[in-house]
Amino acid sequence: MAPKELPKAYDASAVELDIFKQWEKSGAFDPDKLVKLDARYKDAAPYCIVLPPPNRTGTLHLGHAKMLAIEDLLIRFHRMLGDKTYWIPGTDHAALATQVKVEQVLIKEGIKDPRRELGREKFLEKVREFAEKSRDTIVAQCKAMGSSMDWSREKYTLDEDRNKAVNKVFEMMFEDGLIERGFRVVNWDPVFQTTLSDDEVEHKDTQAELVTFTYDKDFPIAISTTRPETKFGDTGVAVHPDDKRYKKFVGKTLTAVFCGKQITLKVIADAEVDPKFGTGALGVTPAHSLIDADLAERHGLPMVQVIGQDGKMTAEAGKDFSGLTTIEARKKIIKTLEAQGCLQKKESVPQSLLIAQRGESPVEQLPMRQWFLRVNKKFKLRNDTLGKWKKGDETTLKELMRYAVESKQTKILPENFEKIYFHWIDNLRDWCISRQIWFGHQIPVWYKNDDMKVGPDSPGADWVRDPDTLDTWFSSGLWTFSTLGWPDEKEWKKNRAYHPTAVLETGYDILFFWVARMILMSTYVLGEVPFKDVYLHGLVRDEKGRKMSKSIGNVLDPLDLIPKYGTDAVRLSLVMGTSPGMDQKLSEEKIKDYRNFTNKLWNISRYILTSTQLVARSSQLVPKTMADKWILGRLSDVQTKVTKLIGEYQFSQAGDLLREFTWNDLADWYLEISKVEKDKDAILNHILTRLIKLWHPFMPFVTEYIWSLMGNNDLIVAKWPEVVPHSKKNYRNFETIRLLITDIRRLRAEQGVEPSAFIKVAMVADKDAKKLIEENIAIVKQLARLEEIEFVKAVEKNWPTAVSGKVTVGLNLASGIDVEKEHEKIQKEIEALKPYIKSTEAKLKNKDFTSKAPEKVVNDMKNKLDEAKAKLKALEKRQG
RNA sequence: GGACGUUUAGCUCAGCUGGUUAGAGCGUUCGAUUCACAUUCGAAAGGUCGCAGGUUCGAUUCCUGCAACGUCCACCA
Repeated sequence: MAPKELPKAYDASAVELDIFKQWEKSGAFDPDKLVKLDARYKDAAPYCIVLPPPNRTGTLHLGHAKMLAIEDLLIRFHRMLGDKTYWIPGTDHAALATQVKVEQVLIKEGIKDPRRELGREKFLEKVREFAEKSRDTIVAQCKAMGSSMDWSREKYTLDEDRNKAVNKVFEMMFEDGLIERGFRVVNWDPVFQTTLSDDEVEHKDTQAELVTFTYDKDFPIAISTTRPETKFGDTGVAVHPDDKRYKKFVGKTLTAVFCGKQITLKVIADAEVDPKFGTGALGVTPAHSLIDADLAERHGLPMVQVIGQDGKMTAEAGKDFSGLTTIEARKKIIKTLEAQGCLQKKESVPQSLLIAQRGESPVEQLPMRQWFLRVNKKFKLRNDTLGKWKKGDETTLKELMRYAVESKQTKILPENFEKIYFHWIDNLRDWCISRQIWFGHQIPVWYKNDDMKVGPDSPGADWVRDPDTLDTWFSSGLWTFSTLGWPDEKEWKKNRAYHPTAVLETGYDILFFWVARMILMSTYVLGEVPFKDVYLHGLVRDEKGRKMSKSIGNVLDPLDLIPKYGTDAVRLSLVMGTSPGMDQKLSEEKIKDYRNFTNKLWNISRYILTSTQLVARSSQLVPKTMADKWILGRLSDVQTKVTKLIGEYQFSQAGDLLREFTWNDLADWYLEISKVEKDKDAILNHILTRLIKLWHPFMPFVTEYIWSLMGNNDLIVAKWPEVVPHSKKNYRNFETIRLLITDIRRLRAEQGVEPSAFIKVAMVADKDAKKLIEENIAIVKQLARLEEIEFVKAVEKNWPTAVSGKVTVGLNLASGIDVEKEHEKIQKEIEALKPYIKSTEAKLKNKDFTSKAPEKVVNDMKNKLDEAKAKLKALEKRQG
C-alpha cells in the first residue's frame, strides 16, 4: 500500500491475522530458527518461559489473556535484546475439572449417570474428545492474542512423554520412600466420589448447632459437638492434662450405649485440648476428623468408620441409623438424646464447613487406603542440590521447598508472597496424590495378592493395575523440565540450557497448587530450582471489583473484545495500570482508551510516513535546533528508563513513560514543531524507528504493521535500541519555551481570544531568556499563534499578563479587557506565592536543615526560592 | 484465631530505598473541525495523601495503634 493511501483509522482486524501468519512462517517463535533470521542469536543466552498450561475445560478468560500479554511482552523484549527465547506452549488435562465438566455436558445430553452407563473406556473417549476440542479453542485464542510461542513444540500434561516423566518420578519417589500407600484419614468428596488434597478443600463460614450431651444417661462426662452423627465412631474422650474436673478419669476405659450402640471410650489427657471450650472434654472420632486422627495416633486409639463413601451412615452406626444421610442421622440422634434426657445444651456457633473447591458439596473426612507423598520424611538426595546439599545427604522435601526461596534462588514477586509461601510450607501435611477419577495419569503400580510392583508396564498376567489416577498437580509439578524433554536423555541434554527457566508468570491463586509443587519436584528430581523469578499477577475483576462469573453475567470474553478493539488494545488494558499481586478492575471503557492510543500511534506513524522521505538508516543524524536536541534527549531518556523498568517487571510504569513520550512530547509538541521548522525527515524517521521498537513488546501487531510500511520486515527480531548518552541541558532549556507557549495559550483561553487569530504580545525578558526565545521564535509564534513579539521593559498595565520563569508576557488585545478581574487574578497569584516564599526562607535559615539535608536538596530549594522571588517581583511590578 | 494486602482528585491507579508548591488517564467545565488523528486538539477546575500518635531538620513515604474494605491460611471440637 502506498503511504498516501493509508486509512485514517487503524483497522486491527484487517491486518492482525496476516501479521501472525508472517511471524509463524518466519521462524521467530522457534529458538533454533532464530539464528537463520539474525546471526546474533548464534551463541545467545537462553531465555525460557513455560506457559502455565491452561486447563482443557473450555475456553480462555481474561486472566489467561493477561498472562499471555505479560509473557509475550517479556519474550518479545528478550528476543529483541538478542536472547535465544523459547516460550513453550501447552495445555493441562486438569483431571477432575475436565472430567466433571464432561460429565455435566453428558448429563445435559440425557445420559443420567455417564460413568456407569458408558464404562471407563467409553467415558474416557468422550473426555478425550472434549479435551481435544478445548485444546483447539485454546490454541486459537493464544494465537489471536499474538502469543509468540513455539507452536511446533506444543506439550500436553497427559501426552506420552509427560506420562514417562510422571512414571519415572513416581518410581524414584517410591524407591526413596517418599511415596507410600497408607490407610489414613483423607478428604473425601461424596459427590464426585474421589479424594481431594488439603488445598482442594475450602472453608466456608456457616452457623452450626453445637450440642452438649452425655453419650448415655450414666456416662460421667459431657461433651460438645456440631456433628453428633460421627459420635458412633468415638473411641476416646480427651481432656486437658491439668483439668482437675476430669483428672480422676484419665487412663480409664469407659463404656456407653450411644443411641443404641455400644461404644468403648478411653479417657486420654492431651495438651491440645482447650479446657475452656464447651465442657472441656472432647469426644475423639479418629475416623472422621484429621485432628482426632492425630490425637488417636498419639494415644493409640482405634478407628471406627461410621460414614461411608456415599456420605451415608455405615453399619457401625447401628441398625437404626445405618443408611441414613449424615443430616438425617444428626436430627434423629438429637431427638433420641433429648428423649433420653442426655441433652444438656443446644447453641448456635460459627463453624467453618469443609467444602470441595469446585461445587458446593461438603467434604467428609474418611479413613481410606490411598497413596501419599511424604513431605516430612528424610531421604537421601540423588543429586547435589541447591548448592547446599551434596548427593547422598539427607533432607526432607519441605526443607528443599523452603530453601529454594529462602536462598533467593527463586525470587517471588511481589515479595510479600514469600511469607505466605513459607507459612504454607510450615503447615504442609503429606500430600494425598491418588484420585478415584478416570481421567489422568494412572498410578503405575501393579498388585497380585499381597505383592506390589511399581512401574508402568505389567509384571505378568495375573497382576492388576491400580485403577486410581494421580492428582493433576503431580504432572503439572514436573512441567518446567518435563516439557524440556526429561527424562529422555537426548532431548533433555539438548534443552538443558533452558533450565532453570527464566521466570514463571502466573496468577497468585495457584501459588500453592502449582508454583510450590514445581519447586518441590524440580529440587527433588534435578537438585535445582524450576525458575529464577516468579511473577504473580492479580486477578482480573469487573469494573465494580467483582469476580467475573457467568452467573453475574459480567464476564468479558477476550474473543469478543479482540475484534472490537484490536488485540493490541486488549493487551495494553491488561498490562497498564496494574502491578504484581494486585487485582485489577477492568472495564470496556479502559480497553477503548487503549484502542484510541493504538490509533494515535498509527496516526503519528501515518503522518511521518506520508510527510517525510524515507531516510537511509545509515545517514548521519544531526540535530540542528534546540527542539531537535530536546526530543532526542527525551527519547534517549525514555529508552534508558523503559529498558530498565521492563527488566524489573515494571511494565505499567514502562508503558506510562512510553505513552507520555509518544502522545505528549512527540505528537503534541515535536510533530507540530516539525511543521514549522521543516527538514526533519532524518530525525523523524530516527524517532519513529525507535519508538516502534520500544512499543513492540506491548503492542506487537500495530508496530509490526507500521514497521512493514516503513519498508522493513521482521520487527519481531529487530534489535532493541541501544541507549545514546545525551546532555540534559539541551532539553531543560527547551522546557522554558514549552512553558512560555502554554502560558500564552492559557491567557488566550482566559480572554476568549479567537483560537485561530494571530495576536500581538509584549514580553519582558532578561538577556538569556530573550536569546532563547529568539532562537525559537518561529515555533513560539506558530504554536502560540502570535503575529508579533515585542520585547519591552514593562508590559502595559491593562494587558492580560502571565509570569513564567524569567519571562513576563502580556497580550495586546484590541478589545478591552476586564482590568479589575485581571488585577484580582494576579493578586491571588501573589497571595499564593508569599507563604511559600516565607516557609522556604524559614527552612533555609534552619541550621538543622541546611547541615543535615543533602546538598542537592538545599541547592534545589535555593533555586526554587530565587525563581519564586523573581516571579513575585514581576507580578508586583505588574500590579503597580 | 493467625497472617497478608489495600485506603492518594468524582472513577481507575502511579508515586521505588523519606527531600520541590503530590502526578497520569478517564470523567467534568470552557473553547476549537481545510491542512496525520474528533478513536482528535488547546485550556481549566478538582486532593488537609483513611484516622490518631511517634521517629526526623523534614513523613503520602518509616514505626506503633485504630478503623473500613479485601484476600489467604487455620486442628477450638
